[in-house]
Amino acid sequence: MTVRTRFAPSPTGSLHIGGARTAIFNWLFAHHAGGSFVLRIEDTDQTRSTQESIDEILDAMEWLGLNWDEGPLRQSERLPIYREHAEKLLESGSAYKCYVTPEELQEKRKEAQERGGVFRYNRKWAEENAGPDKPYAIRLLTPDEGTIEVDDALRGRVSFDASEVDDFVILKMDGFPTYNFAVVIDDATMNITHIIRGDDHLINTPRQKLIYDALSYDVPQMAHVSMILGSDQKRLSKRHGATSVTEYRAEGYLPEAVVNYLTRLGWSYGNQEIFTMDELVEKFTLKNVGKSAAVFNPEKLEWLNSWYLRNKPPEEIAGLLVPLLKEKGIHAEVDEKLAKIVKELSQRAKTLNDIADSLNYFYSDEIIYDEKADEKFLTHEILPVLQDITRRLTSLEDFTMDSMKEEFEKVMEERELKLGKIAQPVRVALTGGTVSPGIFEVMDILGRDKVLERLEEASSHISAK
RNA sequence: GGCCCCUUCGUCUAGCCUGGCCUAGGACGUAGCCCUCUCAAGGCUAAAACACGGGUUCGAAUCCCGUAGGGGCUACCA
Repeated sequence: MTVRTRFAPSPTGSLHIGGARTAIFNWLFAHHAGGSFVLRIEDTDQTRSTQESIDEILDAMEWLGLNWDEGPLRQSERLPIYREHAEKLLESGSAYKCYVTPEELQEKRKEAQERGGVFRYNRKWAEENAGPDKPYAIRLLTPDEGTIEVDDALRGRVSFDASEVDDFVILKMDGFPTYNFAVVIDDATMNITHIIRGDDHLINTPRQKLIYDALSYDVPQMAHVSMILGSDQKRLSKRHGATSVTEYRAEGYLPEAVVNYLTRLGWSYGNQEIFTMDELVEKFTLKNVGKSAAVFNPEKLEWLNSWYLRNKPPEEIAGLLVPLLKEKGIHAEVDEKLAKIVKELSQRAKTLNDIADSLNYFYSDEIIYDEKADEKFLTHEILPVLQDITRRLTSLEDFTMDSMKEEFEKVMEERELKLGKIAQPVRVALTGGTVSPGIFEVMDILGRDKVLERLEEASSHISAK
């Protein structure tokens, strides 16, 4: 039997970090086994599902590299299938029509709570409101006693008391299936073999098991992965910061970093931290997935992102950067210059945005001196040194890093100055600030004309002080 | 409240199944030092954990039982 996994988000928002990890696990598991990965949209909640959410989720999946082999299937387009199965259960006596309205149930639930008791649906109410044209929901007839056992790949056998499960609705009055019903029908008819999903669904499995049994379908292998928590150990939510894949993309994270981080959150492979997608596919097994909840740690994601930035070919990063720069009004293209810039700046950045934010001086015609830097380094004391350097560079035949270095060394020797003394003022003159790649690299990228122009500008700026 | 799940450094985790190799390993973060033209990167070092209490055993992070804490669910939401 070939492995088939699925990811089944409900389109009520963007792709959440937790959902993304579930998707990644399912994707990896399927690919590891040479099986297929199915995408299904659970849009049976008519009031909360939106097309925008669907688009955003699909977009985020593609960005992460999680391609699907089938789908996206939509539950809202499969209504007849659910109805058909519900009818079948009605015929076999495993389910029955219930005429109690949601409002009445709400009422009874409230009463029970006020009395301090536990609300439990009573089968006898089912027929009470019956009438020829009355709308009805369909409920599953569930056992009153015994235990319902579920085998989980991560947690072993989990058993529930049948008395905890009352006759629940499988088909709503509006003709839509409830979550538990739709999930089972879909997973069964799509021949899903392994269900990897969040811990929050563990409690649903006894209900689902009952449906599988009533329909004589095999129960897939379940694996309930723990949730991702925020720094306060509470379920990760907006107040913990960015929680959607889309936000991380906008902040300049690389998909490989996000995938790597999310996979390592709850899964491990010895002491290894960095994995390529191929390695992940090769090494991912459920056996190495942990059982306890994991706190989302933005610093570690940031570190991983910076690692990928440092190790990815500069040309590729340059390609990702161009659109970002365009938004900032910098019209760069993927050329030798940008590749050189990226090579230097990616060593010092945490995100793509960091790079985009710190290369202005390579493209602008005018540089603005940082006030403090100006005050500290562009001094009358250094003026002769700057002029000396300008003179030497002007007469330099080939403007290479080596030859520039030679000239700097001569100045250092003659004036008995350390490189630091000279490099900082030059850096301020060329970039406007005190932080940049190595000074020779900067000069090399800027090119002869700009370097000389800016050095002269700095000199006259000092003289005018 | 009831039911279910979980519990190793601040965080992600290795080790747990198949007790001794654990003086509990790695990574992020933090601190210090080195390197150094700034900032990074890199190198070295440090502080930092078996939730608690009972068993079982020659021996327990590892097995058993309790307790505590955390999380989840408790819908005609998914």
